[in-house]
Amino acid sequence: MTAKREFPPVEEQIAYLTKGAAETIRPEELRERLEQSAKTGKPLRAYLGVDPTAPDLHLGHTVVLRKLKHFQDMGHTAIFLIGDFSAMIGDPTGQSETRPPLTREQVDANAKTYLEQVYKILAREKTEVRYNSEWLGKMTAEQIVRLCSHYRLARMLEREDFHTRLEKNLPISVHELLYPLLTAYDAVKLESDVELGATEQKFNLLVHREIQREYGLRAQVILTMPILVGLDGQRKMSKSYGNYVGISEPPRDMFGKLMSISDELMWSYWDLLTDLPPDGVAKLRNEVAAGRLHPMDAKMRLATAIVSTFHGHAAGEEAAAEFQRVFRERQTPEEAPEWRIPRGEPRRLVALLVEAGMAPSRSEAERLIKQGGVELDGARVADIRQEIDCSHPGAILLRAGKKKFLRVVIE
RNA sequence: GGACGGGUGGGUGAGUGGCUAAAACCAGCAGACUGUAAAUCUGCCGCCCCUUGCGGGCUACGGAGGUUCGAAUCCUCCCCCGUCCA
Repeated sequence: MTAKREFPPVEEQIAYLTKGAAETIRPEELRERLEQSAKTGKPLRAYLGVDPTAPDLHLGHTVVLRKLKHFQDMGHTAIFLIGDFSAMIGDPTGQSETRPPLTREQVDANAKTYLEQVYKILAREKTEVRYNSEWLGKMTAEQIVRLCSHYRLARMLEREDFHTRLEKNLPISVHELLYPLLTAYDAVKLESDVELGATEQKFNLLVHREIQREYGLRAQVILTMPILVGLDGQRKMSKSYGNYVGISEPPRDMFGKLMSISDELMWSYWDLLTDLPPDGVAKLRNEVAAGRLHPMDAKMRLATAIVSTFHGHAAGEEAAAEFQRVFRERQTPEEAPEWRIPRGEPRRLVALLVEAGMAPSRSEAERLIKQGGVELDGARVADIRQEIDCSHPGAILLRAGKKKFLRVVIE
């Protein structure tokens, strides 16, 4: 680290920074800013604002985080803005209905766990973390009114989610209109050069630009990233759709989930969730298309790469090997979560499945057995009254469905 | 404030007194086929119990009461959403 900041050539930066991006608004402004920073040695201020609405991040959130990291990689300042205030309003984007505002307590708790997870991608020591309650929480009614005066209702209602809600006679609460304006104030306070966001945030991001101008600032550059499609290959990755991979999930689960995506979807995951450059992805794709590489092997590499990001290289390799053993060679898993039960009377399998969390209810557990989805030490269970002999110490490998294994240990 | 329309299972959405745990579709789950892919096919898909049977019980159609042998369906009050008018 020399005293005066040196940046890679502008062209190289642009290629890297816009890799995988959906849209740059506007490209020439980005170039200007980069050229200027190269001249002055002053890094750009790039920020990403995230509302801590849920305690856990999933892969979908990492797409845009990774982009922020790219700015970091290029020597610019990465600002991670925690929308602890705006989370209490709730972003109306993509919402078909008003969300109940989060409480201060929920937001604080979420914000805390967020950061730890974020640092799996961003370099902790180089990241500037801010909270928007810092300024939004101190705004006076007068300031809010003034802010609102800079935007027109008709413009606000142009956005698709409001528009469709109006058409469908669904409710829109007034406070939802405030969301883009208040977050625009973040951009004003941060005096940012670049703001990142998902494509679905485009409306909000554009409002941010306009408001910056209203406050006499130069409008920031906007870089939008595509929405990551969830495991189902249909809808965006989201916890509420259950089609997500959490970044804190164990390597094995993560790997298994990633292997279950469709071949087609794999390519966008390569683009958005790995650091492999575009030409590298194109090469892989050609190999598969030419039949020189089995799609499944390409997917194995993908899963290994992603697991490695969050759990380290060794864990990635290990998860791959385990997958190979259990599903391709149909061997028993090396290790499965354990469930200990005391010695004693025989236990009903149905009850055990529920207690161990392998099935949500007894009815569900019975169904699972009836449909042939349960195995004990590799033997399919046919009788829903199946009991487990608990008179001697020992261990049984229980399998429920394709993916769930449990080592039942009788003590 | 007034007039009108609407609130059904995870979602969309039928159903206007019994045959309705509630059509259909989607999602989900399991099995078959595979590469734990997609597509396809089959079955399941509120909860609980057992003597496992086309068995029994409980809960469910915004909420609370009521009418009826019987209500998601009729009545009353309340809550919520929207439209139009002011």
